[in-house]
Amino acid sequence: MQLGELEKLVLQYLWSSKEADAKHVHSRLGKTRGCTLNTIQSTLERLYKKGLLSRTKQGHAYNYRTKVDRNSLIATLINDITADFVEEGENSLIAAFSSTSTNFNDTQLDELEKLIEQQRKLRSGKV
Amino acid sequence: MQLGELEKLVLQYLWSSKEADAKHVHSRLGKTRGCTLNTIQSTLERLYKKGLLSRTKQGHAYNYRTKVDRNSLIATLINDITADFVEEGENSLIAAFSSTSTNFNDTQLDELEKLIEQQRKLRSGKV
DNA sequence: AATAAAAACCGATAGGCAATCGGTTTTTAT
DNA sequence: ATAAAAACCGATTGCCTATCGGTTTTTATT
Repeated sequence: MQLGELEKLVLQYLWSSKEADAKHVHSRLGKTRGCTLNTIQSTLERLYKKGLLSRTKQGHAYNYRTKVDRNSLIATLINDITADFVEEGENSLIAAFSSTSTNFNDTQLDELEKLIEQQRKLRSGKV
Repeated sequence: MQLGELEKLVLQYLWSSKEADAKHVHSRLGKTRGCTLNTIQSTLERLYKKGLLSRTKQGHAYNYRTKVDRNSLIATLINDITADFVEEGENSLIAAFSSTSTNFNDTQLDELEKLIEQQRKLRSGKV
């Protein structure tokens, strides 16, 4: 999946506001960006078609909210972008981690270990 | 950075063969794909302009080789794609790890811990 | 040096997608 | 019934990959 600049902005806005209609999004993003309400509408529509937003009619306007949280989207994007490079059974996160160009600070390393612990628990619970 | 399908194939080929000219790449990829030598040349040129390949004249043909290894490229792509979503000081890998949609098997978790250990050693050595 | 072969180089086209917006239709509220 | 609001439709622009034909440059051969 490919995301444009405006689409990313809209997503970020929706993560922060939980729910909004085109008008709201426009008053927050469109005006500073200098684009019309229509442009915002198209963008919301595109994100909706991509399955990233859900919507319900509220009065006569759609109310949009995100269907995926930020971290899940990041994970999805990473998967998409690296799918062609990783082998079956390989994980691109590990591949990326292995690269020396990625550097972590102590806090982040601690955090990662905690996450690994969580994963282990999840896994043992599943079996 | 955005990579097309053929570009990815070419990169993978070059990772496996270390060095090749357009003719070689074409005989490996172009023929099965049904595209001409020219198409392969353009693709190599594009990758070169993107800084992913280096080249030297060998006789009257260019010899291309990859400038980045696979894991570094994966790391770069991940950074590019997630840059707009992660805060300053945050790391998109950790964000992706946090996502429940990412699942690892035991081997991978072990591998990750080893990598974390390595990182810690690197870091302590640096200071 | 002349020529043929090989490869680079240039330019053009097609296709896909995000961004943009004007105009038309539909919906809703007064 | 009518006006306002919003959705919907369709067109355009711009960017990028993929594709390839044709031209120029380079190299090797005679």
